[in-house]
Amino acid sequence: MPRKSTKLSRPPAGSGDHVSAARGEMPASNRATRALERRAAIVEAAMEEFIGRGFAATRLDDIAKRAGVAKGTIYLHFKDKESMFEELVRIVIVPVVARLTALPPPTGSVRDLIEAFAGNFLKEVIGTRRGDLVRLIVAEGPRFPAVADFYYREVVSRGIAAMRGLIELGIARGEIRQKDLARYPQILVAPAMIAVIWQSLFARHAPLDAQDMLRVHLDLIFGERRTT
Amino acid sequence: MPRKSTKLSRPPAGSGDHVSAARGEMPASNRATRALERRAAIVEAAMEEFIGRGFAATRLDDIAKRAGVAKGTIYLHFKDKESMFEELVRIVIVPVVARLTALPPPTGSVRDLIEAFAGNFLKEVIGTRRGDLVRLIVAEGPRFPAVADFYYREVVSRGIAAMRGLIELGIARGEIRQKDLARYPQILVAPAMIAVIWQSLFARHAPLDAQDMLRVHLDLIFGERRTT
DNA sequence: TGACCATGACTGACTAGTCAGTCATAAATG
DNA sequence: CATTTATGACTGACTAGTCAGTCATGGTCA
Repeated sequence: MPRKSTKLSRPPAGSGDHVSAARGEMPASNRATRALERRAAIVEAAMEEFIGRGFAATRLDDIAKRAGVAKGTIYLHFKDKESMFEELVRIVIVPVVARLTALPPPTGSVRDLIEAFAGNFLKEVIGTRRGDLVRLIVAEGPRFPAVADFYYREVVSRGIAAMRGLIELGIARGEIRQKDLARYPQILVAPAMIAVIWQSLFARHAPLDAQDMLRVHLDLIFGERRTT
Repeated sequence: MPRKSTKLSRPPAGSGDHVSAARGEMPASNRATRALERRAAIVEAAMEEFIGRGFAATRLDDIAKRAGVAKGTIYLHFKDKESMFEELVRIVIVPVVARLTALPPPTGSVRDLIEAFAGNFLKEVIGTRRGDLVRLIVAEGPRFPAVADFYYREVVSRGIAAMRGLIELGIARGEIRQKDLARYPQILVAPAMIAVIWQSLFARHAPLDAQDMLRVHLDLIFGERRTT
């Protein structure tokens, strides 16, 4: 069979990756700025469409329309649909990782650290467009090894490592009993991930109080807290 | 003429649906039997293709080819691509739910019960084709409200209810300390779900010993076990 | 039993439509 | 005005769904 698109080629070297700064209106500006604005608009629109319909079912015409741009313009910024998708994931994920990685200085207890982390995650990801992106990655990952690899490398493995560090610290300080937990940091983050997926799929059936759930989960790991 | 049935086309004789599909061999059989075999072959093939490429990217020609059947034959069994997908989910999910629901008689401790449950889940779902189906539902759910509804109704809400029952029993018997856990049975199943997704996405990067992880998680909830 | 149809399951070439990607042309810019 | 950037009509590849025709199957009858 002439199976042609099985390629999934590498990103074309030449594409920049900043996601513009000024997301507002203001028609007037110099060329470079306007180009950046357009690029940002395309990224925004593509994100929306890909999340809403998945990769294969998304039409570039729709992205163009939503971005207020002609279809040809998209090809001034991205090589093709596939690499647009892959870049999109990078563009959106990278800043989030950066922000979540910027841990608050390790002042309080390990529980406080993790709680701060969970708070950020709650605010930045769960129930947001970015949460939907995570679902999208889960959905399309197998068909986009490049995306799955990137996500594993940049997000998952780092996240797991960071969590393992915190768990070991917690064990060392006596805050965490279960020593085996350090072997499976996945257990620590599992409810957060489930919350992301739940909100994305079942929010309409049965909304989930993610914040409260995460608190209960931390109580499970650290022991109940006397007060709030 | 395509079959007339409204929503659910049923196999002529209402028997169970085995997924055997002896491909190509054994021409002998009566008509009805062969039809059933073909239907099963189509379901099997469709499952494989949908899991591998997602709904939108799957070609009916490929399903037909894999099933060893002409494209037109598919339309003798299913109304169209969409309802084929929706039926597929039902066909595959229902027997699994049935089997998992058939709990072993409540003999031992709550921990034993849950461990048995987890063992089943491990064997029946994690790392299997059915696990991939779960990922597929997560992927396509938002675009198939009928599928998401069905899955929530038949699998999620039941599962949550069952787990809540077990947790409350565990609390009543003093096996589980954390009373709040009953409010979020999701916490109990989260690692299992994560394991499903992990195996589906990251097995090649970092295989996960799901069984061991679940054990550690149960230790967290029930307290460490003295021996195996 | 063996010959002979009637049935309908099955086929696959075909239609009508979709959509990624192109490129000649137009607009904006400096 | 020369050059860069944007446009959207267009093309070619691809695919869901159709349907006229085929022929194995199972029933009927001498």
